[in-house]
Amino acid sequence: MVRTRAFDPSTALSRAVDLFSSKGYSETSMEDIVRATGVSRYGIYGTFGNKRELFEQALERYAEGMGKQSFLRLLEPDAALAHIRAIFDERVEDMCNRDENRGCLFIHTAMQLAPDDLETRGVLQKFMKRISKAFAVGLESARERGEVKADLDVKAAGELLTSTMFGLVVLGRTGFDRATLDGIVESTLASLTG
Amino acid sequence: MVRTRAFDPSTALSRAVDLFSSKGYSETSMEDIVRATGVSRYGIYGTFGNKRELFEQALERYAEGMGKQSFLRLLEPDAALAHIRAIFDERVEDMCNRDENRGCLFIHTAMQLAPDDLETRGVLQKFMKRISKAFAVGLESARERGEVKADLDVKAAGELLTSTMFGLVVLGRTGFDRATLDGIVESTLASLTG
DNA sequence: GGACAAACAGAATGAACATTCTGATACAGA
DNA sequence: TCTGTATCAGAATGTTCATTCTGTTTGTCC
Repeated sequence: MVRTRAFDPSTALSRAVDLFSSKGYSETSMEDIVRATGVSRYGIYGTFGNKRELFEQALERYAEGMGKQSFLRLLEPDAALAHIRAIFDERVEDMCNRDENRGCLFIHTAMQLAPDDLETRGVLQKFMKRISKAFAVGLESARERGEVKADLDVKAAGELLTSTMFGLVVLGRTGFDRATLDGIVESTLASLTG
Repeated sequence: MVRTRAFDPSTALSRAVDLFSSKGYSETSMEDIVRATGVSRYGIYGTFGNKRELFEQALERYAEGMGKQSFLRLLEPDAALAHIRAIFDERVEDMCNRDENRGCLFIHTAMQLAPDDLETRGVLQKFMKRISKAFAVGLESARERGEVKADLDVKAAGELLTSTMFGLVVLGRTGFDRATLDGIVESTLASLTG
């Protein structure tokens, strides 16, 4: 019975992810989201709750997308170093595609995190640790294949890669040119191979 | 003649720097600044202009402080690698001092930067390049002293250090423990010595 | 000591925002 | 085709914010 929903919650959430990851939580207004999704306030609030809850779902979705798009492949045993390189290259590509104005929801969230919001901090930490872990697994494959230094501490290196990846995004956002970003990727990979 | 100003603009600006660097531009209200400085709206607006202009001066001051406190020493020729380590250690220390809730005005600004605000982007890029350059100079001294790999590309490595430093702050903000952050610093330095 | 002008505290203003409300709409089921 | 109800667009509400205004205070110079 009754009227059917005129929008797809999943695609609406995707739009919200785009907005939040480009502008962060506080700079993104519900008005922005209504406009970008084409969904009425009623629909947004009814489906996602309030802004805060929508954000949490967006963060969840963002992490999921990042995993599927980039990090899952690190768990496969083949061509591990190439996969790591690909992840960094994609980030650089993203950053240089100026018209898309891509940001990073993790960095935005980390910076805007209220000191007392332990719950979101925990969620974010979980996602970042997952990234480090994926890097470490990839590095271990690469190590077994002789693609990186035999004595590489893959756990520590995974954390370093995570850190450098975020730094790369910060520099990209600041408008550093592609050559510089590519150079950082190159140095990073070089430090793994010794 | 007439009444004298009851506050010191320089210390007021310092407070503003603290607020902006911990919470970023948009999450910091003029009310916050009035409260934290103890200066009246009249004094703030009269001395610094509007919020935007105050922010620009805060960014300038932040960069200056960072240079004096951390990066100037890299231009001295002695003990270069130790200086680089000290800079990273101080960052880690800052991040782990939870009660201070220190952030990073550069990262906040990079992330919040409107895509069309080329002026602020330029300013920020200038500051970040200065950091890269300081690292490169320090690395060159270190190279001459045999503290790092003889074939190190100091320019590229300087940019990598800059990137990693920002990433370190992002992880610190997310609540990664000291051991992990120290590990990242260790790996970073290890990658320089080969 | 008195007068002036700049500095003060805080009220006033107008815009933006998150959230709720309202009256109109349109679709499933009879 | 008709009814009922969930959905819609956008108006209403109450809060927060940046900025300006106002009436008061105070330090300096004559």
